[in-house]
Amino acid sequence: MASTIRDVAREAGVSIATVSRVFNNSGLVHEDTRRRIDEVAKRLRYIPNGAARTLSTRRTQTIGVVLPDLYGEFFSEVIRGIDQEVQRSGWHLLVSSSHNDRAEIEAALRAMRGRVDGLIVMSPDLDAHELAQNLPETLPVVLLNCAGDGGVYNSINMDNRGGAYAVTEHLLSHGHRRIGLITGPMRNHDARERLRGAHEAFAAAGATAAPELQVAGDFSEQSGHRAALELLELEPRPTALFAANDSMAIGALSALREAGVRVPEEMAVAGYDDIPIARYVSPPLTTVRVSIPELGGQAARRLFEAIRDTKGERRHELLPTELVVRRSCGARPGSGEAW
Amino acid sequence: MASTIRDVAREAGVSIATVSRVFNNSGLVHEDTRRRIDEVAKRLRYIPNGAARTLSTRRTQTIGVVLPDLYGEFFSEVIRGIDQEVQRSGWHLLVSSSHNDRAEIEAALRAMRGRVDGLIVMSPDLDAHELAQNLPETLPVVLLNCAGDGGVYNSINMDNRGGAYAVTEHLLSHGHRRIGLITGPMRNHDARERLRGAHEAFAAAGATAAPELQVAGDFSEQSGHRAALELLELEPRPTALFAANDSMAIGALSALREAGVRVPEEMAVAGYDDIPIARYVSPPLTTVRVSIPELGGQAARRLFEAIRDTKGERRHELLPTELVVRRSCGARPGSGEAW
DNA sequence: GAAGCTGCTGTAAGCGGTTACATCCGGCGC
DNA sequence: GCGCCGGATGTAACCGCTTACAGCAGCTTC
Repeated sequence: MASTIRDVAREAGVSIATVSRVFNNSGLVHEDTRRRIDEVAKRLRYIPNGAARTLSTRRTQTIGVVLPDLYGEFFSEVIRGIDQEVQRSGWHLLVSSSHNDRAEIEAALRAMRGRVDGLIVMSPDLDAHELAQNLPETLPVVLLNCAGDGGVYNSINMDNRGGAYAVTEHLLSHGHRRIGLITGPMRNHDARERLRGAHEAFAAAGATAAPELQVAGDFSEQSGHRAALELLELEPRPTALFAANDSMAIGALSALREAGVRVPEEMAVAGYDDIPIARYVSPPLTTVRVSIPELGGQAARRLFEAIRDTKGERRHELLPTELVVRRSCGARPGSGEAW
Repeated sequence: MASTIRDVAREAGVSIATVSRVFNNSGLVHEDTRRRIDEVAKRLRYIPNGAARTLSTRRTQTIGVVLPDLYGEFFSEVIRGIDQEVQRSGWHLLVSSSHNDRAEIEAALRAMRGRVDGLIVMSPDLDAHELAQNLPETLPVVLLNCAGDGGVYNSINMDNRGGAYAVTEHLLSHGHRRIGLITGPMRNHDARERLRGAHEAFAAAGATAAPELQVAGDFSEQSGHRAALELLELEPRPTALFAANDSMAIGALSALREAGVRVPEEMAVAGYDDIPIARYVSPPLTTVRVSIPELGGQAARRLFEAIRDTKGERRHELLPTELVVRRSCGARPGSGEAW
């Protein structure tokens, strides 16, 4: 059995209150006493018990993250961003992920009770009401990239529409009209928003997106590869492809290469996400930069604010994106990036 | 204030013990009583407090992960692997990452006390002794990818040497002798082991690795790009490049492309990790497959075993790797993978 | 009809801390 | 010499739950 505060107190010949004071730098303790306690504590390898501390202070120094089962890098990157912010404050991160349905999400939410001081939730399936059902009403919450930006909670979203709008507008402004759209899975909120952004750009240019030029993928390289082959069959062929993420765009690039279609001369290609590899494929990929860790980081910062000031008003933020023009779309880049 | 077990008990006209029994499916409770309590609990939105539960049962249903500040995908992927396994058991994950030095790691370890039932630790800087200093001695621990496989703890490592050996042997067996080695940073354990594996393959083939053919990178695409340019300056040029990870290999590929060096005809290239993109670059990259999520998953499974059976003996496991031959190294692949 | 079950429920003692409040004590002002 | 003050420390009541044990009713069983 690990030693407790009582062991230390007994051994040092003081009361547990004094030991507690030493470990919390609170109140006044004589320097000699403090030293003696420190020494005994080290000798007994005393480490305060987190659960006990939490129980009596009602503070955990922990924030919880509840995520669905996410595709690939996203999970990882967002966690990384959150973690970095959390670490900066010396707090901890309780993660609950890979939830496939509402029941699981609900269970995860409930399990957070008494373990966290605030919560970051990403739940495409659950609406604000159901959330409230499963949470202590006073718990600060930030919704991350959720479909309905449920008014009562803080929320942070990526500007999916804005990014997709920018790419599409760019392609349209370079004369492309037959643009193949390789979308993500339609049950996915980001995928829908990106598609919407593309359509809006068409509308703004007084053009329309031909339905047969729209093919659904699942965000994997493989699905991008397949979608590109499918689009190449069309007559007349599209002159550009816009994939809803870089992985699919890269899959498409490999399909085009195999089919002997030159990029960008015969086919412009653009992706979305600006994953690290995007600038190293051939040709380097035009895409939309969106910092997923930053999304997580911002959520964490917002949550800390909300924890500090429980009464503060709820906010809804949109994380801006940036169009990154590289060679794959055939246009000269605006900025000075190596071409 | 959220409601407690007492509120439920009072409202349902029973004692707290009975409420507790209902929430733990333990002991015998009359069906009518159970229903009444369930109903009151739902009405009051009662959710058991985790800290209190932990304090009295000494069980947390949580495993802790302590990681250093990791480069790129690794962090994320390993967490993902762990999380999936943890989720399967309905447990939780307490993550503490981004630790840059020993003091931070130590603090993180201590903070886990009373919050977790077991720990996965990745600490290149800390040896087994220092670990023991900062942990309750009875806490089950699994060391992940740590330099010294410190005998007293369970450990899981990737077979870095084996993988690097296989790649190098493969290149050597195809006649390459001047093989440029783009290594990772030498303070990194994986980087050192991979380099060692390469050297061993040279030795086994009765050859030696020329020192001027060895250039250090930092695992980033950019450093691979730079290293490749450096190696191209040499006279005579190497005929093959082996980068210690895929990111650097891809950086190297882009450098070779820019320099007009054909791959694999003029220069064979191989990487390490088999990141998803590796098969979609041009030409597809020969590499070593190592499943990082699997590394995490295995660590989690091992930890669960150790938690179940505290007395069980410590084990040291090595995660096998697999050579994946694609076009970039010029050899025909052994397996049927599309070429 | 007493003793012994069986099934259900309550009492209370922890779990390991924090903290409001009480206590003790030496020094100080008057 | 006495009351007061303030620093150092101790006492004990929580925090919200689990669980060993006790208690109590209603039935058997002989």
